Amino acid sequence: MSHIRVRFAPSPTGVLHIGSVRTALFNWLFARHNNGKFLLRIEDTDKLRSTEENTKSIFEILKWLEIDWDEEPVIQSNNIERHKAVAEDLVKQGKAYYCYCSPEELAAKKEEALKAGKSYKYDGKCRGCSEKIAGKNPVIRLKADNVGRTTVDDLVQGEVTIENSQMDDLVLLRSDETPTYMLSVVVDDHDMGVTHVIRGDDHLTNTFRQIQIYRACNWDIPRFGHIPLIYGPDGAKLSKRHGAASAQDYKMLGYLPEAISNYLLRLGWSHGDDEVITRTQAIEWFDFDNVGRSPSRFDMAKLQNLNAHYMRERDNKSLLEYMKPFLQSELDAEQERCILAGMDSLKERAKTILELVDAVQIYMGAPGRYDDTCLKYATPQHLKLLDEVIAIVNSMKSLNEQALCDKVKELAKNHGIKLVEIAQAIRGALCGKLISPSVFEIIAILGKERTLDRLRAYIKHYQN
RNA sequence: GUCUCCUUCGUCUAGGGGUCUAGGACACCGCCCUUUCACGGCGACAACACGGGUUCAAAUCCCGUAGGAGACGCCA
Repeated sequence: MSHIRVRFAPSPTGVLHIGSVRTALFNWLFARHNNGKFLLRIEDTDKLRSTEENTKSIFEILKWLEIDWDEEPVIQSNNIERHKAVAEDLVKQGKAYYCYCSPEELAAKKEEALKAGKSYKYDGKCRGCSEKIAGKNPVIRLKADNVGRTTVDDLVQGEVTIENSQMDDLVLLRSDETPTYMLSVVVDDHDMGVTHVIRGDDHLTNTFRQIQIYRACNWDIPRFGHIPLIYGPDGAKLSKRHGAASAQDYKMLGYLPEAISNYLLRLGWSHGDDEVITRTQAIEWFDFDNVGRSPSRFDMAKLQNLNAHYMRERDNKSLLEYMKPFLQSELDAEQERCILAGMDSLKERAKTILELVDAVQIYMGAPGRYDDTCLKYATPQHLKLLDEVIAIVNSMKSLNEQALCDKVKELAKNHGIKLVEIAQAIRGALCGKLISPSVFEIIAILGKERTLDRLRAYIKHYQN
């Protein structure tokens, strides 16, 4: 058993961004690959924006993606007292201090620095305050070590070094005695025994601040891995504006979880020329050597292609179950039978579940309206041909797809026209549009009665 | 502004000094298959950001330049 422990630590202030999902996936794969533990921590210390629903939806979406976690999820807000105690202990040890500077005072200093074209840093005015003054509400700041330099050997980025003079005395505990994010993360990661902190690139510079806290506490510093962010097709941060940014969005758009994981995995990670990768392979192959350092753009077309692949790979029954929540009404037994019978050819025409739902309508009932394109195949000649098709269908004892096809081909030959002329007219009648699987397959599935009804309705509609 | 990171086809990427006239996938275009649309098959187009080094040899190593991103909160 390996001692590796990683964690995914979302804050429930919204739904899970697709970038966070990838972070979760990489953590999970790393844990599973190394036989380590994948832990979950809900960072709900921002009480104003955190909600119960968001927490629930995070659990749900992870389960949906089959990213399972070990041990009970840690709820960060339960640890606030502990965080506070750590901060106060650091003051006692002289590694942190009470700061009585007011926010207004600080803002003024900052503005001044900015005006002078300098970068702002807290000036350490209160560094000497180790006593609490009654009636005042100070913050606790860390006495940052600002000599020398700090190097992090990042799992993804390699060695990253900064001058410690860049560091300023960050706030550990707010004036209302709640811990800041920096403090909470470090304490919780330490308490949870996290050995590898794998998170988004945006935390890379925070890492140096956090290392200062680890050092002040005399705790082991974990390894860090910062994976690049995901951008939209235009290179800007991926957001709702690009159509969809959260895992929920993609779920609702009809993407399969296995397609999303596969896509996300390949975004920023590679294994030679492999594109379609199973979970088992992913666990076997995943490592940080092959995680890219550059940010990548989200490409919907590629996701779609992968989704189409996984849809074709799913068996028809599971696909049917999967699409049920997307349907506007419950299916009766006959509709189910038809869809299942036609699924093989329907699913290879759809890239998403939403498209499949649309394609499946031909088995839900007669067309409610005819697409304008049908007009081309609704001339008096076409309608006459359909009369003959009706005769053919009527004459057959059982509607066998191949036999039907042969007979209609013969009909076309007798009239000296191409099959497409008749097939498209039939398609228009049966489906209300000119795109569908083989019309003979559809007839065979629908059966005589419904086929004749639809053919007659079409003729009647266009006779006027 | 300061600090940090990034830069191979439109996109995701392979590539770790010679096997690179730079490989794959998606997208796009063309052809074949074909009752439509897809699937499938075949093919075409298409990239090492720029400038200097190092070396017999550089997409690969070093240094600059340009462009992009992130961080600089009593948010997480």
